[in-house]
Amino acid sequence: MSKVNPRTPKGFRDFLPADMLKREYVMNTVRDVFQTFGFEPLQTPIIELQETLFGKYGEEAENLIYSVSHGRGSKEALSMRYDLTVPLARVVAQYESSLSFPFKRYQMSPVFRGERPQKGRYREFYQCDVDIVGVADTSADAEVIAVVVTALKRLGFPQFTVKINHRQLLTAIGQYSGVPDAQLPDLYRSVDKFDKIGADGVGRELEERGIAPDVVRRMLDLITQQRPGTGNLDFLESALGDLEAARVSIAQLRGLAVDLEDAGVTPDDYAFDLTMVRGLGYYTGPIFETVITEPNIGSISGGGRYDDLIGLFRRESLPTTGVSLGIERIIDLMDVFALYPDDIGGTVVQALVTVFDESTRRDSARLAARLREGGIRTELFMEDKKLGKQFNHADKKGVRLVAVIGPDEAAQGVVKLKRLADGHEQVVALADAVASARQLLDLR
RNA sequence: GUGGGUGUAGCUCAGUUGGUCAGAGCGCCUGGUUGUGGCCCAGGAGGCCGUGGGUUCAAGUCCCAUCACUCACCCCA
Repeated sequence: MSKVNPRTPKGFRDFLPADMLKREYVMNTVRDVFQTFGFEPLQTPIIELQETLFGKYGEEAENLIYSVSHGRGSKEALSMRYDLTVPLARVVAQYESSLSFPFKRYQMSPVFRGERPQKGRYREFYQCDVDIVGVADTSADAEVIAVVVTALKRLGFPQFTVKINHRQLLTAIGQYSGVPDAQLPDLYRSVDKFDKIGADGVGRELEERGIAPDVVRRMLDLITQQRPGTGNLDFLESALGDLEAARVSIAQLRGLAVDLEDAGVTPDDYAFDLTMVRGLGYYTGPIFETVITEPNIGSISGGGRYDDLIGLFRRESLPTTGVSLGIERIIDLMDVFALYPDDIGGTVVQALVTVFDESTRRDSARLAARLREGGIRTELFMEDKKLGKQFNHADKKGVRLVAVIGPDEAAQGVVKLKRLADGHEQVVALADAVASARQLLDLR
């Protein structure tokens, strides 16, 4: 039997303990914020019926959905989930009688896309979604935006902006400018690259796609306004207020601004940006995206209102809005901005209890039990090695406190505690071991 | 799907016009230190030079193919 080269499939990753501690810190912080806003946890299977997923994302995205099979074949065509939104729609339709509406849920789970991986993009990655099902009013949109803003602030992000736009407003602008309906998707796709290629680039690309130059210029004039507050809305209202779609969507965004203020989201945190477009086709109303501009790293959250999606699983749809945190990118940026607290080391272990020799092994084991009882995460050394090796093990792993019980200590009923950071040592009675250890570790 | 880049020790990499080119740093192991980590010193283990073919007296080095990894584009988180 030849040895197998150890590796993961392309685009799939392992997370070693030091990474997991960071990821769990971020996820726990975010989860706590979600619950603070009253969102409930939901878990759905990694595998869905193919029919559940197909026809929801568009033909191109469908090619990226993983199919699943097993040795005996399968009567059912199965796929791995592509996002968490479509499974949510399925759950809502399937369990509506046992859910309370408005239904507010969060889910943090891996999703799978068979794309070619590159920096910050993987085939398995976590999505972190909050959605509100059953509320058509913009107060729901404001709440999911407030969740994002709160989570990012709690994680310590110094500066970010939630860009807000409206799907129908964008359509109205396109139609007003004279873009043929059939080319509206092209319009979205090009405008979406505004940050990257600028107004000139967008204009050039649209003209290459066959849209008349004067149409392009009129459209760009409308979307490139950069007025603070609701200034962009005022401008658009006077420019195309007689269009029904424009009037309605502008009114909604004005309502959203008021709701945001009530939710504690200040105008510093967001901006109405007519150049922001979301890729997915199912959005129907306000759309949002959070960007960090200092290093121009792209978006770290995105979402919007998708009032029709649940209708694909149910006679009548339900108004729904939600947002997804780009947790993988956020985790990368935590390192860039050095936002992790100091006490996230490379290990969960706070104290290592050494074993001097066979004669003291039981004393060490009992000390370890005592420390654990006292709420200290404790490792009992497992091998027969010299003390120096045991200290080395603690140091390399990042354990901050080492306990020694040799024959002398055992005879006197004491333990020697050493803090590795500064080499400080103290000998305490076994009965005081927990209190002293906690003190040396700065635990309360 | 398109276009670049890179494959040499566990890791990061050096290796000149083809000819002592099998190397460095870090890590690992042993000892200096038989009751104490980091720092220092001495020693040691570890490599089919991605794989297959070709050119040559001679290939880590040149050529072809192939696989893997990686970056960017398309698209997206």
